[in-house]
Amino acid sequence: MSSQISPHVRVRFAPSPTGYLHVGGARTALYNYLFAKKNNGKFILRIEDTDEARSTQESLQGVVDDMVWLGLKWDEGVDPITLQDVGPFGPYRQSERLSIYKEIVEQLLNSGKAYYCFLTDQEIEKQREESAAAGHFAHVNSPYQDWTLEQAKVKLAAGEKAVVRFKTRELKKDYIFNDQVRGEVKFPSDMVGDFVVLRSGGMPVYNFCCAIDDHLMKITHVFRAEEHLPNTLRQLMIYEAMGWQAPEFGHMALILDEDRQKLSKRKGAVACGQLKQEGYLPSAILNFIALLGWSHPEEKEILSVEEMIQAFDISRLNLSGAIFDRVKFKWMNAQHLRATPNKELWNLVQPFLARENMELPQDPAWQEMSVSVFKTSMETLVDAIELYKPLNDKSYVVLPEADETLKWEPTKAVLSAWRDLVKAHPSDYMTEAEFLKIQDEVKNITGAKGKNLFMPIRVAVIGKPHGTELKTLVPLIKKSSLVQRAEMALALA
RNA sequence: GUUCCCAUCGUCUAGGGGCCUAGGACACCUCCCUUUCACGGAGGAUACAGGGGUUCGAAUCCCCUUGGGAACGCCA
Repeated sequence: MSSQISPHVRVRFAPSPTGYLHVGGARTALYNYLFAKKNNGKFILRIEDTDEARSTQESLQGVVDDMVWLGLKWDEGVDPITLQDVGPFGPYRQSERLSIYKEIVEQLLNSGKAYYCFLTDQEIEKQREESAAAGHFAHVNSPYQDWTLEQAKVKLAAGEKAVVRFKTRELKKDYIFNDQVRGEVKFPSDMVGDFVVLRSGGMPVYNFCCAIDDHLMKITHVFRAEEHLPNTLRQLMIYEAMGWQAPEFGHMALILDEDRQKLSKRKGAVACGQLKQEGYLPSAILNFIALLGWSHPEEKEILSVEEMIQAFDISRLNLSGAIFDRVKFKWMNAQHLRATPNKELWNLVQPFLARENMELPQDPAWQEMSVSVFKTSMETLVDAIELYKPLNDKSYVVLPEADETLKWEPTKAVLSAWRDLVKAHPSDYMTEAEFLKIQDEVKNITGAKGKNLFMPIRVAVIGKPHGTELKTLVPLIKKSSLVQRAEMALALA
């Protein structure tokens, strides 16, 4: 459904700081980001914190940190460190834009397009029950819609609490708009009732702020999740009431959980921060979520952000929801892991190893060699922990799975020959070639070959008969440690 | 209940009337590589929800049915 892209594209991601950033939000941010970059436009981060009860500073910081970690840099919005406004259309936090909203509410009130409503929760509840009893759904029907502003002000002056509702009665028509991803979408005006625009506590409501801000911040395209599709009607009504031109809207299919339901924070949606802890790379997350609802024109699957920007096109967005499949996600992370240069990969792995208090050599050459050895065995950074454990002197133990190998007839001889030859080795570490030579000598001395040769040695190195190739592993372990391990294994054989 | 959205392998998807006895990827199975495990390579099995149209021709266009989802808040 591509149409003319306006020359100065401005898009925004507008999270509410009421929790963590989950993959659904991250994907919305990503698509907006890609669209902005692709079209040389601006990407704005606006904070929708009009829910005073649930919005917190910690959540805001968390969301901002996750965005930074993912590499989704914004051009305008809050500063990632100070959270102060950056950009010419601030404030970017809705809680700081109250005076702007109030002024618009006044305009609506004065022009009779909105009214004060004094209905109590109980009265609204009663209306609901009655319509439910009648077997149908009905919107709030406020008797105050016909009051004059003067009448309402008298009641207000008497200290009564009121919300401001947007008047929809006179808007009897279908609202049609051309959704950038779905094509023409039509909503009957009576799909909504007189919706609240300003809460009794003085805080305006999402659908109102959103429309105002998108207009004032000169947003050209609003790409958001499909759950917002019905909200578009209200926003369209506000644009109309204000005589403003609405931006282009585009509603993207949802990311679903295994039950095919919308991912929800309540049910433990996949949080970006959580994925970070689990050892996923930002590039893999971005790559994977991008492909949940969008595809590369050549069906390429492993993509860098740069490649995504190049290829991004909203006409390739998918219309139906996609399940977040952790298995494929893990595979994709492994692909990104393997594509990461050794030095960089070590830097990524290191914090995970540090958490386990492992004592590993500080030598950069050793570090790079070690990641290159384990690279193909890792799917997530967390996997490095188990992989590196055998390299850590303190954690060598002969595992139960080695029992059978230890019982084999040639094992004892192999272990003892191995120990002696390693002991006789002149330097702290041995090279791959030196290891191969020693292994050969063990073979000659004992006559053991095949698994009778390899498995006992592997047990003497990592405590189990299966695992990483010995010739790449042994050069990573200090001679003294190898000897000590061989002794330990020998004691059990 | 009402309104709206959606519908290709188990999952992510390609597909824009003939190139489709439907292609790729993950997972699964077999084999190869490898004196282990992984990596890698080669094969295999598995899908157009159903029914009506339109058309010489339909996975593709239209309608209905069914199924799934979302929304209907002083949440966003």
